[in-house]
Amino acid sequence: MSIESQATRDRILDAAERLFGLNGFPCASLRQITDEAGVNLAAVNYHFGSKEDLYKAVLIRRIRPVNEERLTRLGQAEQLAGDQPVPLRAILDTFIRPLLRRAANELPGGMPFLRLISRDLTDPQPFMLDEMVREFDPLVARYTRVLTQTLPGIPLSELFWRMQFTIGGMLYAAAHQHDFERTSCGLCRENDLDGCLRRLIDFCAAGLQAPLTKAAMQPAASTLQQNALLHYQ
Amino acid sequence: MSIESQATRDRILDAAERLFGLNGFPCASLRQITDEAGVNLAAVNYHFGSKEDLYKAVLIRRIRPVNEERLTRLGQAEQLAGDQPVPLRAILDTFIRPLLRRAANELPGGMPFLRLISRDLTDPQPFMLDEMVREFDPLVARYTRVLTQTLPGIPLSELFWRMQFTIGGMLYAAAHQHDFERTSCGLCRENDLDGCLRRLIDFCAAGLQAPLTKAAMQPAASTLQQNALLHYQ
DNA sequence: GTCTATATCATGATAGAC
DNA sequence: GTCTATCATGATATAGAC
Repeated sequence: MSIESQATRDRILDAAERLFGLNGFPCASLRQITDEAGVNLAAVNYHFGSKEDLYKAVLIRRIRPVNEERLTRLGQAEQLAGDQPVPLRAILDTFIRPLLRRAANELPGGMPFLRLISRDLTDPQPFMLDEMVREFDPLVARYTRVLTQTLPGIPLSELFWRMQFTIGGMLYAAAHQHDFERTSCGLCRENDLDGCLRRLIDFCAAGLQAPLTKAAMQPAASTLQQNALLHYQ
Repeated sequence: MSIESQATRDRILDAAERLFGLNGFPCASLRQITDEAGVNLAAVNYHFGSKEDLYKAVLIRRIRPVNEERLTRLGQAEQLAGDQPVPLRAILDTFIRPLLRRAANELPGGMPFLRLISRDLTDPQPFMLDEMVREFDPLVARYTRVLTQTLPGIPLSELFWRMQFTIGGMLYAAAHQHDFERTSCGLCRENDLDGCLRRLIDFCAAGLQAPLTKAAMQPAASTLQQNALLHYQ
């Protein structure tokens, strides 16, 4: 592959990352993308084959390094902990920090990538599902193991739910924190990614190790329809 | 408006709710919607004016009752608490339960509505932003007041962040719990909405009242680039 | 109010010259 | 490899008959 060819590919990938993140896969047209990249419309099909394959290439280019960094950091944390369980906040740090570093522009990606990955995880494009499972499978296995060691009192199924809350909170807050100054009526001025990381770890660490309520261990009949306020008094 | 006319409107709204939730606003075509509703393609423009106005009507029809129920329940909780602050778990219950009741088909809406609202809150359609702010403004004011009374030790700006994590976790988990049996490799079999509500309240209550770390009160310089694992030992 | 038919437009993909 | 030109498709919206 020639140097010019690679440069064209990269310009397309960058523009696609921004526009897929901004407008979503269906609304970002190849014309927008090639215009912004300064290349011809036909270049996408020449270099990537189709719009869907371009989307895959955009996502994989960023996700793979993020997940590799997560596993590296997790390995370091395990080494540092020795025979002890890895501290919960350290585990969360290895999981969240690699993503937010990209969003903070320490590494390539930035907010466009964060918006894009947040979008695809909360609302996946069907043709990406298998690829995403492939990318995330090793993570699930490793984090499950280390979390059960750190939180032996929490059943595995509860841990899974709580990790979903963690992921949801992380994606939602990180991708939308730019709007927080507006939506909080000026309350959140210090809305940098450092602050986001620290607050996420505070919040999720507490949530992950929260004591189980009685209902958690012995599920009761449906309570959704009754007014349960008295229960909390 | 005649009875037949109202029936046509409702059939369109129901089909649109399902297909907007399933495929998203841009990918759900008016042809799909009118076919599923069993009405003519032109009926949408006759009754609603445009695709965007149909989308607004679909969302408002469900959101308004949810938010009204939230405020009613919150009022009941305040009355029950008397002079005392409302218990945190009761506050969370009034906020989350009205949404999950719809998802559980106790009231009209069901999972299509939950997928739709989750979609639009995490990835808003630009033309809906103003409408959504109008619908949620009263909620923000009321919940802010009652939360500061219950958690006087947590600064308002921190509370705002933590409510964002709560909302993100709630939307992500509630909208995707149907996939959890698959994504957890069969671990999460009891994935009903009752369980979701209970687990969310466990997790978010702990996160909302988590003690503030030192960094929270006195923000430090950027730590995103340093390896912070030692910090957690 | 409801339908058919159609106007108008934007999209993804491709063929073929250079 | 890169361009222009074009095709086939599917979209929203509307005009006008009944």
